[in-house]
Amino acid sequence: MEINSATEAFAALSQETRLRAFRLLVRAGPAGLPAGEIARTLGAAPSTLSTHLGLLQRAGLVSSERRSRQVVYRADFDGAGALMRFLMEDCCKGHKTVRAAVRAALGDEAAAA
Amino acid sequence: MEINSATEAFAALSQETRLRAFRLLVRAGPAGLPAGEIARTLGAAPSTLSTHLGLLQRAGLVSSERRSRQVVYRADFDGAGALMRFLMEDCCKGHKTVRAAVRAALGDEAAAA
DNA sequence: CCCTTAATTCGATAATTATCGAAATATGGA
DNA sequence: TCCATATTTCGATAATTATCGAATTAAGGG
Repeated sequence: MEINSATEAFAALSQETRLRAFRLLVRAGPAGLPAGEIARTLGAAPSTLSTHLGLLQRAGLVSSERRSRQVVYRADFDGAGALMRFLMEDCCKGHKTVRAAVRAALGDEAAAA
Repeated sequence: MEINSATEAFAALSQETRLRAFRLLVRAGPAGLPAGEIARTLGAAPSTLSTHLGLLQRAGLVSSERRSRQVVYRADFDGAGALMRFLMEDCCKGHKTVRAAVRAALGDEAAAA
């Protein structure tokens, strides 16, 4: 991942409504959620959410698929993984504190390694 | 880490000059770098960099200490770790793709676990 | 004390972003 | 075909952000 993709992804997550939308989609898993439901859940206008989801998509963090009349959005875990990896490798690799925090988040089996 | 700290940290890394400054400080390690040298390296006005560094600091990603006439900035690895952890736990935990990407970034000894 | 160096704060301006209603597009059903 | 539903695109406006020069604050040395 190069620096421009990284800033784009960080920008996508730098706004509360968008970060909430992304987390909602992560929790929804592979089934995803239709655009309208996300807008209703977050209490914003459909057009506003559409703009936000478009930005998340261009940043590679979500994908969309039309399903009849609805457009279903899903978290893009490859994209999210690439961003995590960028942060680790380009920013924090080799630094004990960060490695420990990440191992803790991964779970104990990784922490034991 | 709560959502507002997270958006603040993502916003701090969402701008190319700031992301470059942060990476520079990560590479510089615990010795850090004086503000002026960062500005010179990145080719921006001192006042511009000062604004950016202040924002990174408020976001908890760098710290600063006056050393005689210079102000030395350092990457805040606790802050960076907290952000990594937020991404993992609140956004991606339990998703194979992301876990694999992160293990790869941690290194093979963790990947084997 | 004055001078030099280093950095920050201030003030102005340009550029970008967030928001939403209205209009347009897409889909499926009567 | 006409209508209802779901979403996006457009256009306008408000708010935020990026940039930098000028002025200010801080520190050290003569």
